[in-house]
Amino acid sequence: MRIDWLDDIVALLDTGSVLEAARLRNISQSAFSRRIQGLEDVLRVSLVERRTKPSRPSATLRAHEDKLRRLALELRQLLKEMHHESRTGSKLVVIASQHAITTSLGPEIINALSGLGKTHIRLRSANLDECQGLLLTGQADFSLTYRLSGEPQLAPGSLTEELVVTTEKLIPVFRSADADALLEGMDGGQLDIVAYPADAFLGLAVGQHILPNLERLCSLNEVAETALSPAALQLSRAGVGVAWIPSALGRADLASGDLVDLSDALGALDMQLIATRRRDTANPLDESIWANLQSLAI
Amino acid sequence: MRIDWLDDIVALLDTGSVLEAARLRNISQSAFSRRIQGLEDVLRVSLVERRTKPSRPSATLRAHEDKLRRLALELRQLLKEMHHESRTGSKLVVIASQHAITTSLGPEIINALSGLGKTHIRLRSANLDECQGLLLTGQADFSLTYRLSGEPQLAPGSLTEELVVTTEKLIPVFRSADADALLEGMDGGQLDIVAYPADAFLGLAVGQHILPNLERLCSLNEVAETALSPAALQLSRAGVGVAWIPSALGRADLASGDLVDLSDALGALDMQLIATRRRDTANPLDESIWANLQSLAI
DNA sequence: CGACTAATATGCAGAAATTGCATTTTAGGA
DNA sequence: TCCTAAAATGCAATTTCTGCATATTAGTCG
Repeated sequence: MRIDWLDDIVALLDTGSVLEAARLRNISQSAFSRRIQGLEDVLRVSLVERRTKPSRPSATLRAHEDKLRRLALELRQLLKEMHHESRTGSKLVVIASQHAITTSLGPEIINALSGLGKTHIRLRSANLDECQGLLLTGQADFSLTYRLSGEPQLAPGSLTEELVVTTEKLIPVFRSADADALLEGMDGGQLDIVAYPADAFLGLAVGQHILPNLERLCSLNEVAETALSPAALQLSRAGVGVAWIPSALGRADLASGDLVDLSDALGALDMQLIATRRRDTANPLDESIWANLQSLAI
Repeated sequence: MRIDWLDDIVALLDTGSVLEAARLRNISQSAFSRRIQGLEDVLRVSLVERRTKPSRPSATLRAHEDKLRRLALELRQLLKEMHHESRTGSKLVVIASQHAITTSLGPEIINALSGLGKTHIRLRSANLDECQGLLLTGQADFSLTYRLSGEPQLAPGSLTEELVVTTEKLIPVFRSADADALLEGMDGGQLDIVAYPADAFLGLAVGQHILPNLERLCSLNEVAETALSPAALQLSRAGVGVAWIPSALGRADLASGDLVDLSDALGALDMQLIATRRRDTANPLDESIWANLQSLAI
C-alpha cells in the first residue's frame, strides 16, 4: 500500500533532485524515478522539469510547495495521533491557549477537564493569531483567549462558536513592602512600570485603556518590558515596577501578602476568558468537553 | 499507484459499512475489505469495528472524521488545481475578499492584478472570519479586508503579513432629490436609516462610531436592515433611508448625481483596505502579486 | 568539438501487491 | 436453531513495484 506519496513529493522539493530524493526515501534511483513518473501519470501533473540535468521540481510543484508541505505535515500528524489513540485508547485533545492564559487560568482549566473519559489534554501556548490558526487548521480542538469586556466584537461568524468561560481582571500589582512609597512618589512625579510590547494582547489592553489615564497624573517610566506575564509578575515582586497581570496569575502572591493589588489607585480592566471551537466538529468527546467548559462558565 | 486511500476512508465514513463503501468505490467487496485491512496494517490504526454486523467505522475514525474529510477535500482541490495549472499553464490565485469589498474595490483590484503573467484571479467573497479561515487553511492566497483607521490592532503576528492597500471612507448617502427634506426633518425628530446587522463588520463600525453621535441629535429609525452593502446602496437610492457605504461603491451614483454624500451632516468613517498573506509563501508569483498590491498602496 | 561525468530513463526478471471469484466464517434476527 | 446478510479468506490471474544492469542525456572541462 503506497500511502506516502506526498512524502515522495516533499523529498523531491527538499532535495531538488531525483537522485537525492531517492536516497532520502531509501529506495533505488530507478525505482524512485518510476514512482515519480507514475505519480505524474496518475495525477496528470508534471512534477519534475527534465530539461536540465540535476532535474528540478516543476514550476507547478514549486507554486504549490507550501500547500503540499502543509498537507503532508498535517497528514503525518493526524495519522500519528490516530495511531497513538488507537493503541492507548485515550484521545488527545489539543487546546490552543493564549500565552497569558497558559500561565494564569490554564492549569485550572486543565484540571477541570481532566478525568473526562479517556482523554489526554494538551495545552498549546501561542499568541492570539496563532491560536486562531491552530483552531482553523484543525491542529487544535479548542482555543482559549482573552477579550476585554465591553470591547465590541464581531460575531464569531460561521466557522467558529464561542463561549465565555469566566471573567477575570487585569490588575496592577507591586511588592507590598514598597507599595506605599510607590504611590506617594507617584503624586508629584514618576511611576515605574513593567510594560508589555505594544503588539501583544496585554500590551494593547494596558496601553489603550490604562496608561493614557495614568499619564495625566504622572509621568510613566517603563523600567522593563516583557511579553511574558509571569516575567512581569516576578519583576513587580522584585520591586522593579508596577505590572498589570491577570488576577488568577497573582492569586498566590496576593494571598501570601507578597504582592498588593493597586487597582483602586491605578485602574484595572475586566477581561473575559473565551473558549472557541469549530462549528463543524460533531463528535461526542468534543461535545462533552464543550459542555464541561460551559458548566465552568459563571 | 494507490493514491486515493483517503477516499476509501471517506467512503467508509459516508456509508458506514464495508459493503456499501465498496460499491461506492466501484470495487468488489472482497478487494475493498482487503484494502481496508491493508490500510489498518500500514497505518497501524483500527478503522472498522468488526464486532457488529454491518461493521461500523471505529471510534478512532469517527473521532477524526472531520479532519480526515477536510484533508481529503483539500487534497482533491489541490490536485485539481495543480492539474488545471499544469494543463493550461495559467496559475489560479484565490483572493478571499470581505463581502463589502467584493462589491466596492474588488473589481478595481482584480483589474490591477490581471495581466500579471499567466494568472487567473478568483475573488472569493466571505465574511471577515471566513476570510481569515480561508487564508490560514491555504484555500486563499491573499485576503482583502477592511479595518477602521485608528482602531488599535494587534500585530499581524507570526503567521501572516499585512499591507495597507488604500484608505477609503464609509460615507452616508441618500437620494439627492430628497436629501434636503431628510436633513431638515432630522433636526427636530427622526432620521430614517438603513442599518447593517450588528454582528457584521459594517454594522459594528456604524453602530459603534456613527450612530451613538447621531442618537444625541435625533431619534433613529431603522427602516431597513441588510448585511449587503450593495442592497443598502439600492435602498438609499430608492429613498428608504440613509445608508453608510464604502465610497468606492457609491462612486458612480455620486458622480451621476443620483446620490449625495451626507458626510458633513451625519459623519463618515475612515477605513483602511488591508491585504493579508501567509508569511510562509515563498513563491515568485505570489511575490509579484504582493509587490503589485504594494505599488497600489497610497 | 569531443571525451568525461553525473543524473535520469529503461529493459528485464523476480518479488510483492491487488483484484475478482468462489467459498467460508460470523453477527443479527426470526 | 435456522436463515440471511455482511465480512473474511483461499486461490489464481493480473498488475504493479523493485533492483540490477545498461542506455540516454545534460552539463562540464579541456
